Amino acid sequence: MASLTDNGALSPMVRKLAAWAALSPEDERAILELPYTVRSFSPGGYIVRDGDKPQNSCVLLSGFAYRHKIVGDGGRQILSIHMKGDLVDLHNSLLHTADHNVQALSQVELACIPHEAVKELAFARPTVGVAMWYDTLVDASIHREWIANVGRRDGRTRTAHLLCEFGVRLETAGLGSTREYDMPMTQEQLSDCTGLTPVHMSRSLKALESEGLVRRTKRAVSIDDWGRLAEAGDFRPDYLHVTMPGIPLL
Amino acid sequence: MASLTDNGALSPMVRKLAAWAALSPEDERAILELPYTVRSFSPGGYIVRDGDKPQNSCVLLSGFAYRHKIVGDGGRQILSIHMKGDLVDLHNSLLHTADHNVQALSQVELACIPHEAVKELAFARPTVGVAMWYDTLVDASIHREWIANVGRRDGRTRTAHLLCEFGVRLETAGLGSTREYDMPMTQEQLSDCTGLTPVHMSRSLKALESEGLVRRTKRAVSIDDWGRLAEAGDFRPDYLHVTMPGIPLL
DNA sequence: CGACGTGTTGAAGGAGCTCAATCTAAGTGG
DNA sequence: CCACTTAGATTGAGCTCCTTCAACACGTCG
Repeated sequence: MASLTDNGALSPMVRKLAAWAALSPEDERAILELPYTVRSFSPGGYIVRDGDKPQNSCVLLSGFAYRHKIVGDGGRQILSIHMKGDLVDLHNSLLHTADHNVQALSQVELACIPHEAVKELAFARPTVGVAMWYDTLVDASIHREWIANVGRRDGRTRTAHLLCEFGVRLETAGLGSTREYDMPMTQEQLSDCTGLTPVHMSRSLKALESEGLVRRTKRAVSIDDWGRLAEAGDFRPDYLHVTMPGIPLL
Repeated sequence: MASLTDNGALSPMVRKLAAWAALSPEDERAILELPYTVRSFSPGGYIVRDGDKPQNSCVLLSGFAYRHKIVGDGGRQILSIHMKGDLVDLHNSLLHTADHNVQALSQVELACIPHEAVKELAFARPTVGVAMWYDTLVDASIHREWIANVGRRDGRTRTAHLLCEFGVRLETAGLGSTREYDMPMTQEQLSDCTGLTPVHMSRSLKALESEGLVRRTKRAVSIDDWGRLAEAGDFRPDYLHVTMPGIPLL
């Protein structure tokens, strides 16, 4: 009986993929036996730069990272936030040349796997392949929700939505709960997630706080009444495609 | 020597996937031999509804379709536009339950393939599988550009960007050129792509027209100076991951 | 012909931006 | 331990891009 608590460095990847498909013990072992090298980054360090041609797919082992694009007038748009277990760079490495940047948000540990090895595993073990494919589809689903968030919700709602998403994702990653979590992001970074200015992000957060929807202490967020925050953020978690018993569906 | 001009209904799918990976004649034949049923939709018809559990993956054979979400206050955000050859519904069908709507923009012909058959083919023929995976990654890449577009560009720039994207994609699909194309969308739909109001979309288009960047006659668009429009739209086509000799890289 | 969908135009209001000052907390060096 | 620096957060005031509301124009189709 292979144990899930195998202390291979890639176990966060196993945990993540196991959420998408029923992996056999052999599947899990095959993932853990992938060749990899570990790299670490300090906050702000570039993991991938727009235009790079990366040879590796990366799995986030610890810490947080974000993807972003810089537009013509110098503005930055954050495209997604990544945490432990996320396959950060399947996209870029399979697409040959990166069309956006990936940067460390906190201190980050990364396992880099040659993308040929990822491809081989995907096709040698269809269950693993389906799980990886599924993972990329969930990523795209989150992208779609973000398009709707920045396109059609006002500042306060966008902000609340983002806080809800973080709660659910951190809980599924085992890094917090929908009641309380730590998120090491500045308000400038939050504003770049939502297409707002830092000034307006500050005001939106204060508004949510003064309504009693969130409490903040440093970078920690407490949510006393999930239902009210979800309502304020027009948040329904279905687009995350997680089904955890602990997560209130509104 | 299998011919590419095989008149199987699924040839638009072959054409599309062949752009992403070097398919062998056997690969192409295997795609064309997928089981399918053809369905057609009138403009406005729902192909998939939020919450559905579709059993099929769909390929667009002719016409245009769009994905969209409705947010809490009733606003609509269009997430992507699809044209001949696009694998419209891999996402929804593999994710079990749809998190957005897919609707016909014009008269549409669709080939519906049981998603089990798609999955089997993907793993029986890794080259085809890689092409399909690649296709979903390009889809996600377009989503990321849209996040940046609605999040960090002003109305005029967003609009120009969208017109550029249509030009390139229609040209690669063989439905027009970057000099001139038809796009059967109302200004209300265009505004829902960009997170603007119909009124402001009208003004943005007029502005681009009065600057001589586009000419419009009904739903047809002419672009005399691609470089200037691309500049105005902050458009660089790399995120589309197409490499066609005909497309100016700015 | 009237009705309807679509696009255009004007005027007024507002959500969010810009600019700039102030405040706080956490270093850092002496 | 304190002065100094710096990154981040907050607040205010004025401005602008975009929205809202409403009227009107145009073409199509019953």
